[in-house]
Amino acid sequence: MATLETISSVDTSPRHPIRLVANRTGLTVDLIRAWEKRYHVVEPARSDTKRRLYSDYDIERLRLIRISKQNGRRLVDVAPLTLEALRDVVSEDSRYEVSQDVQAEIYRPSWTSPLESSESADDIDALLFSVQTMDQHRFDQLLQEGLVKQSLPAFLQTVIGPLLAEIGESTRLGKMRIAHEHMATAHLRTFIGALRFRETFTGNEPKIVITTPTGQLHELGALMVAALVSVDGWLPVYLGPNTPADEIAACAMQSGARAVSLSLTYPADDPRIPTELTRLRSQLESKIPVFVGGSAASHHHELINRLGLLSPKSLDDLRHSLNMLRDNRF
Amino acid sequence: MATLETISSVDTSPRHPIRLVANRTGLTVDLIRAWEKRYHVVEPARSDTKRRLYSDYDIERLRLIRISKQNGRRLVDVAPLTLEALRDVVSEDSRYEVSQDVQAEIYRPSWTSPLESSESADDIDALLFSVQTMDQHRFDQLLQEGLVKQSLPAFLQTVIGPLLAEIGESTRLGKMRIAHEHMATAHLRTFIGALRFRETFTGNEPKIVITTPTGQLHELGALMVAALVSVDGWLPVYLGPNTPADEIAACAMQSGARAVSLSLTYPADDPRIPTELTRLRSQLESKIPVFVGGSAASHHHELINRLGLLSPKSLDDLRHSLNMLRDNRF
DNA sequence: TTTATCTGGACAAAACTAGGACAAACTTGC
DNA sequence: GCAAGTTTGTCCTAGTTTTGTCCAGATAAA
Repeated sequence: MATLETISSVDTSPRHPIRLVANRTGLTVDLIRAWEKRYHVVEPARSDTKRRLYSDYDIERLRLIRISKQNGRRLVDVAPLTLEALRDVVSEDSRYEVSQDVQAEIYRPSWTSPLESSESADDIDALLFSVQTMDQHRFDQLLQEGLVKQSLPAFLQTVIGPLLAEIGESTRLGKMRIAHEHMATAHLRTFIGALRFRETFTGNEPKIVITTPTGQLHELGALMVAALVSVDGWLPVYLGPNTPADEIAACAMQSGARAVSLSLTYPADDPRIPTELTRLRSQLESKIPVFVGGSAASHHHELINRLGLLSPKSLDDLRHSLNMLRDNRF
Repeated sequence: MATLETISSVDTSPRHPIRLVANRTGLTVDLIRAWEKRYHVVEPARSDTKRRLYSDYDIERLRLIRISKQNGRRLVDVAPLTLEALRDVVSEDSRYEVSQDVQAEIYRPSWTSPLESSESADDIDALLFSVQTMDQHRFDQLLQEGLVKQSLPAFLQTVIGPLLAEIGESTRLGKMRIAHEHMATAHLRTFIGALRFRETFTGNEPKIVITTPTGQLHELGALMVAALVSVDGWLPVYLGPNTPADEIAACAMQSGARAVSLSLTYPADDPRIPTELTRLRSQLESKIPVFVGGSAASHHHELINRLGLLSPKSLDDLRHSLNMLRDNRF
């Protein structure tokens, strides 16, 4: 991932005058000096005539400190931190920040094996680069091309999954901005959502209800599953994220679904998950299997076994189980 | 960042100022102090100048207590509980509460004039029926057909807008299940999201950043705007919902956008809205206009005027303003 | 010359603290 | 079902700390 490394290493050579720093960080010139005077927030190098000369490193620190202040941190607390420490603080804060359930979409990709499929590494790099440069058109183009190169299931597993992981990680480490992550997520939402319309349906396909339970707001994993199963002759009944157990059960009943698939990603330890899963299982006819996947599924391993839910190891595993079910060999 | 995932051990080292606690928990600063004074809900450590310093443990307790209150518990009852006991209480309650603050997407449609366009009433009825019968295929088919019958802007205004309103209202009144609403929302998300790809872009179009501010989770309004402006020769930079002001500004700068459009729907009185709008305006070059629309925009009428933001009356009004801007007749 | 930056200090605004008042919403007792 | 009490969120005052802005006079750059 050469692209990201080069971007994360920050230049420390002093060259920027204070005015430019003020413009870039959104701070005033006076304030930058006051911070230096009082807390030694940055100690810029000086020209031979005592003008302050800031480095990219300094600017980045000031930018992060400003964000920290907006998050409610006190200047005294964040002033002495290094760039790396600041990034940690900011990403920790922005994760919780606004009320518990409001998050950027990606954090951990769902249903993704961590294999470093070297095959698609270049594609992923190219995609990441287009995100960082905010080149939406290129991003879409690369997605389309990637889909031509390989089958949809392979594409989801070797490109989309790792891409999500990489974007989430980069944002968390401050290598990428939240805005980049948002743009990528929004595009992927549309792209993956549209995938299942590539298939034609007769109306006789077995149906599967796909969603995430209450509290789980990240829908990309579920959406990937919807796209995937439509390839194998299932008709996904996709409900989006955050559906209460009652509603999932009611929907399965009304639509006559043969299976239910849930995706769990974040937060992994939401206290509502056990209750929701239990209720779902009890309200659903017992012949309807419930698949639970996503990165947080392993957190509830014991519960899943106890309730008799199914927890496929991978997307392939899920497909295999569904094929069996469809052909009544379950 | 395993620290956050493995919740079982929560950090008890005091390090967070009260403002940050307020941000993270959604409580007000006053309230946190009042709770401490009256019930010793939390007894934070103090800095050497008597400032309160909270630990992660404290924050988590406060967060859970807030949720308990929303679930109808009395403060006196939950105040003395340990973190573990609180978790039990909350997960117990969530069994009966129908997802407290987590709302279905639709509530009030954004950017929609309330006209009862009798013209499209039949189309809307047919769409509603297909939602209630969970006939996804028919739903998609009707959407496609509707789009053929009239122009995209007209379609959005006379069909999609009223449809959203109707679905939201029906769900609220219990005529329709949450599952139906979820299904419709998820489909519409994909459908509207894909609309802008009907246009071809040269790359020379002026750009407009489209999103919703922090706290606003409903993206359909913003997505409609994105589809709409792409018809008029703008290139939307779509960021999805819930984007912090800093990020919006940074994105506008990086992409060289000529305008920003925000959609406000629910909750209308979120206390973060004034801060976010103010911050956005101050960080953005003043020559870049900010459009604020959606059903909740009128709630912030005064603020919008004071900050010099623009609040188009309708989708047509927005298009008109953007056409002027594009042709430098602003 | 005009504009930008420098230093040091003054001042003002904002945020925090403690204690208390008040009103709305909710409970309890009759 | 109503009155009296209790609970709870918000607001006020006044004193302290923290933080942001401004000024004056000097020096450097354009």
